[in-house]
Amino acid sequence: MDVAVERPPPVKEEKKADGMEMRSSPPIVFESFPSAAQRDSATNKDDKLKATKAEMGEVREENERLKTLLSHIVRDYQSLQMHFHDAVKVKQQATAAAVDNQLPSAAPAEAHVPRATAAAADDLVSLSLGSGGYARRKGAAQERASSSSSGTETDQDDQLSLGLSSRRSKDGEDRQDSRPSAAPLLNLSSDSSADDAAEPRNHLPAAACPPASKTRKSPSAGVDGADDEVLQQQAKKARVSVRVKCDTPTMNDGCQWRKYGQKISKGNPCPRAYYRCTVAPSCPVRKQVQRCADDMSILITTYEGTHSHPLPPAAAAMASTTSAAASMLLAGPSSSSHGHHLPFASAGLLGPTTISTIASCPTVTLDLTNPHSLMQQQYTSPYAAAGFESKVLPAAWSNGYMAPYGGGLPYYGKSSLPAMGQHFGLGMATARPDQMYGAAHSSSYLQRTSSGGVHGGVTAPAPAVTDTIAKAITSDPSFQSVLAAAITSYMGRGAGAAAQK
DNA sequence: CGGTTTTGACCTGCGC
DNA sequence: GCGCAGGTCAAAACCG
Repeated sequence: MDVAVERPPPVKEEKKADGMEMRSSPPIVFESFPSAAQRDSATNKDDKLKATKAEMGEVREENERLKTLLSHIVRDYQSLQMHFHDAVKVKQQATAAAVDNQLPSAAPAEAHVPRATAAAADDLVSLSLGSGGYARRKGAAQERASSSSSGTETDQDDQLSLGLSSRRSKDGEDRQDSRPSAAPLLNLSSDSSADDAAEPRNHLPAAACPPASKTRKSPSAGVDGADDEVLQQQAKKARVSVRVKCDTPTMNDGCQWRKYGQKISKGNPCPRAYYRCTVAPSCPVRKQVQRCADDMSILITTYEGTHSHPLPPAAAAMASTTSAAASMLLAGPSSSSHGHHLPFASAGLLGPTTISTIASCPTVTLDLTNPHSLMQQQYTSPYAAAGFESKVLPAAWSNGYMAPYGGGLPYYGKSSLPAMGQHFGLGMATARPDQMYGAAHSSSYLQRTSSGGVHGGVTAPAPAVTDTIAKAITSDPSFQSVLAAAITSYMGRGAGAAAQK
């Protein structure tokens, strides 16, 4: 992710963090005033009061800034939601007319589309870390037959289990309804060639093609086994490629990875590294990491597969992103079997960040490299300054830094990340974000922060929290990535929840 | 010593 | 059928 500092340099932040910790526990008694205690107590109190007030003012300012940011996000979302509903209405009318006029001709179209959407559905389940995807697939026919009548119910199921829904693609109307997370944000174009033209800069040369050896793993599979095999293959096909400006060898996404191969790919002097998730031995998730040939500072990370285990909160953010991105991807093909180029910019959140997909080999590319992203403008820091362990920061994010805002803005903290925990089976479904705090990490960072008033409070945001957020964001590049990830997820899920109403 | 990384070999799909 | 390229395997090397 690009870096454009608009906020105080992060170098100072580290020191500030400690002060902030104290700032958060009113009434504030600063240890840095020992000598003042010896003077006239009234003057001392005045000084302390002034200092405290000044600091409170700063913190309030910070708080206001963040609130403004959030309100912008919500406004954007609402606006997009309205656009989406308009689009849905238009589409529904068009579909109704088409069905009335050309019922027979609709069959071939359906025969064509569901193939993509069936795979897409599995892809979605896969990327959303659900466990019932294959079973669903097997019952896909019945489901399709019944989904129109029980659409609302299944929608709810989707929301509960996945938070992303695009698996019912029986007809145009369903398709529209079933991709709420994507539609508000996307302008769909069915021109795959245009997509291709837009992509090469972004894509790994081979990212769009599923690995050949996927099917050789279970050669002795029977009919059902073969079915599962195909499904697995389909599920694995869905990929989320993330482009991030990053000086480090790999992007820290909170997961544990083991490198199992490296290959020089054609057209890129930089070798592509292959990683396997090692959080669980059986986890099929893999990722490919490669530097962009055009810009070595850009790291392209392609995720593929489904985590078969609970994820650490830090990883949940990225998983949330891939889920959201996958929902974009998978929602697209439901309305067209061609590729899409999905400008994400309309969200107003990630600036020109784009999602690009090719329906035949669904791959989403999240381009988080553009410096004009809102978040990047607001919270950025030089990557070189990221000298400390960054894992804790996404964890902090995932563990409810946004919780204080959850009351006024329900999508934050409540909808996105804790919900991820729900999906991942982390047992966090009922846990408030603040409750998740201490459990995840013993990081001193978190401890400091939690001691600063967040821990007990889902109520009003302690001033220290906003500052902590700001510091966290400005201090760590990977956190910026995760921030973008969470926003992406938030937008996707928010739209999904809204369309579900 | 166990886990991770490196690296050459092998497998598979695809285009010609 | 052949060559190429991408993806994976697995033994050796490396590391803490």
